Amino acid sequence: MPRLPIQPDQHFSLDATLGCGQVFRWEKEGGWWHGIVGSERIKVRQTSRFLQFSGCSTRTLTDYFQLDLDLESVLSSIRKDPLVEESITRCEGLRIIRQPAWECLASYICATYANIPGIKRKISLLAKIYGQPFVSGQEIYYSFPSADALAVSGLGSDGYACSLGYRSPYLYETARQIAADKGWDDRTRNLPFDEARQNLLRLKGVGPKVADCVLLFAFGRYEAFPVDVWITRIMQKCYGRSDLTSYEKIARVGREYFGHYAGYAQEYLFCNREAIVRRSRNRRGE
DNA sequence: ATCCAGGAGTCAG
DNA sequence: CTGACTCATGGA
Repeated sequence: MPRLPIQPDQHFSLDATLGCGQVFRWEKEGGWWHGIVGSERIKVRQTSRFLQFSGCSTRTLTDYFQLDLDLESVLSSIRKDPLVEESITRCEGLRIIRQPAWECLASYICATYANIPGIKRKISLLAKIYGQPFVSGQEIYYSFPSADALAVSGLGSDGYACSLGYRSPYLYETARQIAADKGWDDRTRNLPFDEARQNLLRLKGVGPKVADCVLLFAFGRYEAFPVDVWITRIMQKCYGRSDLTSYEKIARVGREYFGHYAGYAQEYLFCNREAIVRRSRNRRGE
């Protein structure tokens, strides 16, 4: 089985990276992580200095986990206060994954106002119904459904499939848009940040949160600062910014405060959210 | 049972 | 611009 060395000066934690809720098609079983990315079924485990893996190329794995990114310099740029400091310590080695763009976009449309176990369930169901089956080892897996596949699916008409609820017509509509727009991926990648964001916001089911997640997790725009209920709580109660009420205000302050890699700061804070919020509750005696 | 979840669309002020 | 309401579903 191939293995990939992890440079001693570059922290990487497979558990932190796959377990923090940025991807939805990975499970850990007996020390090994199993995941489906696009139409590859990947198996990975981390030993002290190596990643042992099968199911994809070294290049794919390096790109997916962004192992060439100099994490230490990213972290030194966002180390602004004890709260991020602690989050960086507790989530040591967390890296932002480079997801396939369509898969990321569709996944986060499904993710709106749902919790992580529920999101995983929806996406697995979606793949099983509309994805391409493929064999790996003894088992059958399902690729993430292409935009083309969803564009000719029944998502728009036959009621609410895949228990996507009200997200179903949004996903269908956006799939049709993307299917009809060849090169969407590369074109968006090359746009300036605000323009790329504006373009994403025109898609059905894509608001500021989903747009920022796609910019961050698929297009490597690390200045994107996705704001969810947890980040709102953290900014308001832990950073003492109860004046920040709207999404755009929180996102702007996040970008100004943490800088170019604000998205990385967001991800570390999100990863450490339970500890942060629990402590702030205790201090308040709630 | 009840509340909430990595929200977005729509419409009213 | 902000606020209120609705949307469908499953997890805790």
